[in-house]
Amino acid sequence: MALSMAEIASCSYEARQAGVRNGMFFGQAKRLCPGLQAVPYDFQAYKEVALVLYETLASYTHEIEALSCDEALVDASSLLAELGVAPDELANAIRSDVRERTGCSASIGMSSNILLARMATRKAKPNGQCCLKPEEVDDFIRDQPVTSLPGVGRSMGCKLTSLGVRTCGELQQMSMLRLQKEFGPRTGQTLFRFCRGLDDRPVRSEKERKSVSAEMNYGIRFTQVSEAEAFLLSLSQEVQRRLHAAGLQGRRLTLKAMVRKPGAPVEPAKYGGHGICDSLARSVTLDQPTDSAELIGSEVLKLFRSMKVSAADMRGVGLQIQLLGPHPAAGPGPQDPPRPARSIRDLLLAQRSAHPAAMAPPTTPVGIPPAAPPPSGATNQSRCPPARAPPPPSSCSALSSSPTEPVPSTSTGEPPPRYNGGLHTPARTQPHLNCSIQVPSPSQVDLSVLEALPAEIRQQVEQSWSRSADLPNGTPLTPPPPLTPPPAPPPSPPPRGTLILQIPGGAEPSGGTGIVLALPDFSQVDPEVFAALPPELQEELRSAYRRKTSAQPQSTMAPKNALLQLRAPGYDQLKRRHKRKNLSPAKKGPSPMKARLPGNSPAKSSPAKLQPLMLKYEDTPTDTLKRENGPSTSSLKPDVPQHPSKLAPSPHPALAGASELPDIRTLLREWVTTISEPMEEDILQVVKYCTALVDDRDLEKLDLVIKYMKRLMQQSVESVWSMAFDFILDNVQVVLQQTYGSTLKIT
DNA sequence: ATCCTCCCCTAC
DNA sequence: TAAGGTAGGGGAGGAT
Repeated sequence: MALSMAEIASCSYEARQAGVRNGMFFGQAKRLCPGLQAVPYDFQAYKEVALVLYETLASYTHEIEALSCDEALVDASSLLAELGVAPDELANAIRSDVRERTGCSASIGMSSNILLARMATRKAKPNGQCCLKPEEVDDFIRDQPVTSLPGVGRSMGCKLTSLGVRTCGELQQMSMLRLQKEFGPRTGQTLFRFCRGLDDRPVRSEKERKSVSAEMNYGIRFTQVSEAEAFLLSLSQEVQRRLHAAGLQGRRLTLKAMVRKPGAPVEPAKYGGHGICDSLARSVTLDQPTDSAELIGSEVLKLFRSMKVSAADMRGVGLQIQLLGPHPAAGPGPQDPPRPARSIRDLLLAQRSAHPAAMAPPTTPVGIPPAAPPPSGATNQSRCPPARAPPPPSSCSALSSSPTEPVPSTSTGEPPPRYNGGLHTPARTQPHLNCSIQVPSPSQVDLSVLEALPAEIRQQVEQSWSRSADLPNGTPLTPPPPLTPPPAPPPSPPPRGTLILQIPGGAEPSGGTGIVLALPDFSQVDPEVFAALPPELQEELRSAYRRKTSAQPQSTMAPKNALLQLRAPGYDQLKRRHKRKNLSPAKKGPSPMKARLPGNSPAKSSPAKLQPLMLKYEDTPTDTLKRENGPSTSSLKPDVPQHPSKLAPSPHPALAGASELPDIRTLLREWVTTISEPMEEDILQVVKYCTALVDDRDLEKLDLVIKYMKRLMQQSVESVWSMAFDFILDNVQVVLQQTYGSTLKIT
């Protein structure tokens, strides 16, 4: 009888085998899979995993584009070149890293471009990796359903079907002209290219958000206009809050409303749902950018009145602000440096605690529908009718571009003949490798969303959570059959590539049984959470990258980092030894660093003991005075900076002559991999270098260097390297603490 | 010829 | 077979 209409946000692979699908109603799914179990949400856990996932990725490179809380794109081109490893080796390393740090498995798809990398991810799931090579593309893509192409959803899928096209191979048979005529110039061209595996979109680590909005299309029932208006005003406040949080202002305001379609039942089948609606929108462009709830509110009311919709028939409303710009006060001025965006880190730290009375959200108890007897009508928007009208015989609509263009064959790693009609042309000369990573959690992001919901709805949501289920796993795409992991040819030339990494199922060890996750009845919360992530993530990444200043004070006190506690012994030992200057006999050969470092003062010929500094602090002209001992004589002490360079324009810190990250990494790699036991002298040089980075305020680089070292050293068979790392980190943290009052969080 | 609105579609 | 919510991209058609 009344089957649960809770939706399944994400289900386990076991449940999928039974025919359960994401988005399915729980009641229906339960019939397919009697053992189906619902798992409650754990947003906090999702957040944590997402943060760790991104931190892990960021320890490799910053060429990351966050797609969502559990999925990211990585342009691994330079990273691979730098590391000199094969794509699969990198993927393996990242996956095990993620697994170790989050307990979640991740899948990675790699190929020459974003499109292919993402398609490869599907093959990689669950818990696998797949590198799609240029020569495999043609055969691979030919049989892919067109719906596997990004941008081809229900509507386009229907239309293509009506055109007799089901697979990419079939789509390849259509001419550019025809496609553009059917779908528009831009979309037509994209389809033309995608079905051949062509894609030249770059991985964009810094994307600016273009709009801020808030809407509610569930539980909206007004009996009077005043209620509707009051709701719009509270929505305005919510938008203001979001604008503030992001440090933005906008000039364009759009009001969107979902209104019950004339013939549709007053109460849809789904309790509180919006049912079949027409959607309307109205917008205005203001003279000045704003983030004021009052101003927004008054404009919204004008728009609302101009729409002339019956309050009683409203089923959903949304407010969107566009044409964004930074909040003036947040300018470069010294006064108010509030950074524009809220970072994930902030979110994570703040957790729910930080959100005091976020807003009086749509306060007005927007009439939550009383227990309404569900009529029957299925609710649905006017969506794609079964089959689109067959395409009108082609007459030509004048579409600009693309006269004739040789139909390129499918993609190879290289930019195939580029279609000219195309607009952009990124022109990439180098091979690329993109990665995409996904974590299982449904969302993690922002619980604050919950707080923004009307109390009543929130309550119901929470209630339903406790009784329904939800999931750990992730997301959106449902993977095709778990294929076998492609062989990983080691030394293959790093092809252009895109890597997609995804962490599937259960973040929790719960593993076992086929578990499914179902969404609670009032699932609206989840989506928001989901959606909230991308931008936030990006903001987080951006800020995290730039100013790693972050170190949170608390982290210092509460080392959640097990490592900190475990390392004590070795660390002290090393330290002690160090003090005595009595290092164990380094049975080391010439240190790589030294060897390749010219600048090194030959002085250090001292054989046994102090090795020449492999790492030298490089001074720039300006501050030569400051460090009189130039190339140094190995000064033992970490040389804690006098105060953070106040004045002197600091030079670029260098380690044994190297200052660029790739060089630093190479240097460190050689050091750790070619020597069995580090020399004190060298360790100190590294500390010195890191200290210099602190002075130079280049915390981003410091973070990367530290994380790189961590991987290198803790991975070494020789435990002394691990101790060396602890020693270095400890010293750096001290300096950071002194300089910034907080430490770097190394996970 | 653009630009701007008002949608629609998709993704996550 | 439906529905959550946020955001970006594109298209059709009118306005400039």
